[in-house]
Amino acid sequence: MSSQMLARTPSLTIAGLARAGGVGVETVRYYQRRGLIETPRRHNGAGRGGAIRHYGDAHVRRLRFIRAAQAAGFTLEQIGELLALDASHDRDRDRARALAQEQIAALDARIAALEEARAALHKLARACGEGDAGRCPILTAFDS
Amino acid sequence: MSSQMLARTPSLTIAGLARAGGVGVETVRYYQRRGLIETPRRHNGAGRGGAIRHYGDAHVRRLRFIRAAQAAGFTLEQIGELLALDASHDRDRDRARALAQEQIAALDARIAALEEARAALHKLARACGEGDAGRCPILTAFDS
DNA sequence: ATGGGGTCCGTACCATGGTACGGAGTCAAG
DNA sequence: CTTGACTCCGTACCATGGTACGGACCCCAT
Repeated sequence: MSSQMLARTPSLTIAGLARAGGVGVETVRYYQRRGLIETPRRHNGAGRGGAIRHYGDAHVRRLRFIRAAQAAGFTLEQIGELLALDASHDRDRDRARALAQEQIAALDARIAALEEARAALHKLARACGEGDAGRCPILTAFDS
Repeated sequence: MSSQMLARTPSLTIAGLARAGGVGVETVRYYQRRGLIETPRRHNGAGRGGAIRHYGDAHVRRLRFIRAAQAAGFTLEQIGELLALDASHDRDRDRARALAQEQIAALDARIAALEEARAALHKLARACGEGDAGRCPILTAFDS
């Protein structure tokens, strides 16, 4: 056997997992409560009962996915569904595809709204920064 | 006097204001509680005490501003500051400008993040929708 | 073997942005 | 002058996504 096969998964403690995911320990626990991250069983490997739970690469990947999906605008509930889909090789690809496309449409709408707002703010900043006479009209800044 | 001068402000009831702003009555009240919309004094115009409050164009404009600013990513607290700035002709234009530019930067970051996410989702949707062999790898969808 | 830091777990609390409820008052139409 | 819709106001509740606390336990170094 090569050392590669023996190289077991890093075995992080919860703080390590949290660090790897860029979140706090309490957030990891929260995700566990929500069922987004599995709570690993204590490894009673050799008779001795280890009371502390250990986490590996799979957990890190999962945690990072959660954060990225959140940034993409998914709610934790939707993320739960995505994770379930990923797990089930039931081949519910259609559902996955539908979710993705739904979210793309939502993102497009949000992006458009934000860009509109950005333009309005830009106009406002110019008005308020420049002349001494311009009225810097905050209330009407978003009037198209 | 022209009829234009007599044309008084519409005088909406709270439900009308809410409708004009596309929100619910309870939301208007909530904004009042937060100090974002003024609670008009009852118009005891001619001795008779009107117990019901009336709202005009100014309130509608304010309400619409709040919604638009929210869409631009401002929190209600920030919106409160914007409204205060607008009210004070103390000429705190610099502050207004700074807030706007801060928010523009925040928006740029958010827009960039959302576009990145959008691209990832697009890739995912294609992978999950097409071939029969492609793995439709949800968990790694956001791995750059 | 003892101390200190980390873990475990339940439960409580927080911020944001609302939404709902209930009782009393008001107002216009019939 | 009653009825029914709306208003007023206080207070309570909700969903989301965490964050904090406290007591018990564990584990490793000194």
